[in-house]
Amino acid sequence: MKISTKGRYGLRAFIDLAEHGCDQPVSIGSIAARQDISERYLEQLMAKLKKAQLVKSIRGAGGGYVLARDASQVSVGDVLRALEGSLEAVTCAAFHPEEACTVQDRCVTKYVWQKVNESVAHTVDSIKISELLENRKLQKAEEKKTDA
Amino acid sequence: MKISTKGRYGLRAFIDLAEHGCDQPVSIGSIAARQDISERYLEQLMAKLKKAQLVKSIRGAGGGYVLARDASQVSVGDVLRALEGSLEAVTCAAFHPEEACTVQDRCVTKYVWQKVNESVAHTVDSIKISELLENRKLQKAEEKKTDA
DNA sequence: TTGAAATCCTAGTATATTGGTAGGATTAAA
DNA sequence: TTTAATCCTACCAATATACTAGGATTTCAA
Repeated sequence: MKISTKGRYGLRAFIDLAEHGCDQPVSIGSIAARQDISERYLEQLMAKLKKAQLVKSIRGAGGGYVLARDASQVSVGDVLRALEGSLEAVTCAAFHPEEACTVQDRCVTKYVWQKVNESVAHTVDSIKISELLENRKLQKAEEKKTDA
Repeated sequence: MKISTKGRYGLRAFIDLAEHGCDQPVSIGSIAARQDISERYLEQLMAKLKKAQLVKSIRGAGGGYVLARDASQVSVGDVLRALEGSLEAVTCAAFHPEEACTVQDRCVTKYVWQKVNESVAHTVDSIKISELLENRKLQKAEEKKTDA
């Protein structure tokens, strides 16, 4: 019941990209350095985000990645699903009619799994990346204040 | 982000036990047969449930397991945590002061993980085993009706 | 008192997933 | 034409999962 480094690193990277890629593309190298993630590993995560059309890439020198759409139009759920695959805690056959339930259709636990899946989905889908960027801005302002 | 067979099988077994263990202890063998779970594997799951004091065991012939408390006093969360360990999707250092966050305390994703953890916890803690038993009874009544 | 039925305990094991690393091909700016 | 970047595929060590295996122990019941 854990979210792997794919989701954790990838979400951090996506937020980093949103924060630093306002005008120019952001390279994997710079994200990896700021976020302390293996450059080679991050490459693979960015490929997933690109495949899901959440980011666009610009190849060649001076290239990098930019958001494919505004941060307000991307939810945490979009990013996590691109990286982790389905976020369903249990892929119960009851929700996927194409595969038959091996045990019993009268299995009462499917009620539980449905509730869990719904609550996770609702949570991650209701948080937009832009909301996290706002939080970040407030954090930075706070840091500046305490510095002074 | 998956619940393993520990949690899935174990919850099914626990419900089975609650359903069939009203008066006499229920053996692992009978649960395993009804639920189509490896007997030997189920042994280990029951051990976890016992360690968490959710069930009591009676050794020797005619023995088996019984609930340690009423099904209305046990939540799905109690059972799943006993089997799976923490249900936190991300064990962010920010929630566990004893271990320092390796990256940044200003990491904005902790907000996300906190929300996810809370929503899962709320969901599983609010469903009591007795509620599932009620559902099961309704199911059975329905089955009987369609048989006739 | 002896067998059978049950839990208890520890260890082993095949398979899959995770979290990377490695090597190079391709693209494009300067 | 060099350099900085993405892209693509393969490989690998460590860990976790989902069991299996072998017995020791306890208790009931004949």
